[in-house]
Amino acid sequence: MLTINLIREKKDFIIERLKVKNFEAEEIISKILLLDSSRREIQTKTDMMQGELNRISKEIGTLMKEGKETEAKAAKERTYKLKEDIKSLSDKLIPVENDLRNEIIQLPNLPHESVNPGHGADDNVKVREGGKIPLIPDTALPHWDLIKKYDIIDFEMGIKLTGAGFPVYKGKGAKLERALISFFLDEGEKAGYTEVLPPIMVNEDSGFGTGQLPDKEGQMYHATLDNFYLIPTAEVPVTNIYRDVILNGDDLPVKNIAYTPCFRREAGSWGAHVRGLNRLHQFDKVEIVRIAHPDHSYESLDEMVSHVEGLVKKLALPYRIMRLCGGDMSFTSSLTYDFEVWSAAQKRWLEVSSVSNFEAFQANRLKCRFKDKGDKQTRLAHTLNGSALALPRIVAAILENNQTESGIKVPDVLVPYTGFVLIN
RNA sequence: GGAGAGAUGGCAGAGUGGUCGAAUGCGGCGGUCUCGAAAACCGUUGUCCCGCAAUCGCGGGACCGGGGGUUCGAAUCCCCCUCUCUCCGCCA
Repeated sequence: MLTINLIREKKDFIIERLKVKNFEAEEIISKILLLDSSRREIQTKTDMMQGELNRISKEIGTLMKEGKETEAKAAKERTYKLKEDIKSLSDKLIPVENDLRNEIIQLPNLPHESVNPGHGADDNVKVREGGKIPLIPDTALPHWDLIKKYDIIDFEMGIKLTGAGFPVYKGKGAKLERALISFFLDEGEKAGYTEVLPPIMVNEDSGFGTGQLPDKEGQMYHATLDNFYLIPTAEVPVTNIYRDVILNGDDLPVKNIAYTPCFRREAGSWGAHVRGLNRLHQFDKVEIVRIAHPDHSYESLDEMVSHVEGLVKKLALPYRIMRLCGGDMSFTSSLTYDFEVWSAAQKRWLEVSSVSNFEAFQANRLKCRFKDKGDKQTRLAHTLNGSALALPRIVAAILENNQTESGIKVPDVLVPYTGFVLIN
């Protein structure tokens, strides 16, 4: 949510910037400014009347104490009309405030100045690439065949238990999954992130705080009886830890890492390239989250990108880093880098991480603020997060890229965690 | 699930209709003292909105779990909701 101050002060700038995200803001902004000025007008008037009423009430109190009942009664008479006026005016305030808020939350976050305009994945900019694309024979199998061959992930079993997109990991497959989670968490801890293990269901307030609600509720599983949502990412519970919190400027950046299962309904997004592990309703992910000082949040973003890059390097996966164009970026993001790894049998790049700076956009919804030492004023913090990493596509790439005649070679860094070197 | 108790500032904890945004203690911040520190003493100490100054600031309004109500006036009285604790039941 953009702040009303920014909208008041930089209307034209916002309209221009949002064009990068292919968003026409002019109409909404003029509505907002209209509602805002009427809100302030009503506010000022009611405040003045309320002040007057408060004064009279105090007066009545004093008069009563002094036993001047007639005068007290006269003063009471004066309050009746005033009370009525305050009531009718403040009744007008509520719908104006609601309308204002409903308009403001429709505005997406402003893209960072480095973001290119564009409409889709083709307009994303390659920032860096690394690793070597493995040469595998034409007889190499895609991961959905490999998992059957070695009996390590069972989609049919998942269908029996739940439905499509809820695979069962078995034997060395389960072990590999657990190894990756532990590896990612340990790497995060080494980099100074504090681990948290949050609830995987959240309430409505949390869904609103990070921007999933009200618009994207169709993407989350909803436990209607208790009105809880299954999290689509650990970003939601972990960032919401800092909802309604005023942090000490010295404590920034706050760095958390969390493993959680993630749940996505993926309504309407099933198509050609989503076989096997490419898209699931439930999957495992390790997420890094930061609350940063606004003056240093892009340094934080760079550090997070380096961290994720370190992970794919250690796993010896060929990767590339993309800076998303305006049209491909999320509603809430200012700047996003996507990590993609090469999946040798599918001959495709698979997105495995998305690292974003949301600047103050989420923080404004969350009321996540901080105060610098000596300052009287609180300021909105910046929030950031990134996958480090999402498991299924990493598993897909490892399986496909590392397949050999004798089995699938486990990346060296994972062997201490798996206890085996070969899936066969 | 049943019965009862409760929710107050960073924390602990007073306050049951009128200068209460809220006593007191702890903590935090600033100072005195000290070579320095501790102790002691003094001072200070929330958030949001509106208006004016447009930097320090000044004035007004709101906030004592959340929402409604009674009243000239509510932390205090009434209603609803949420959450917490204790006991019983159940249970990993």
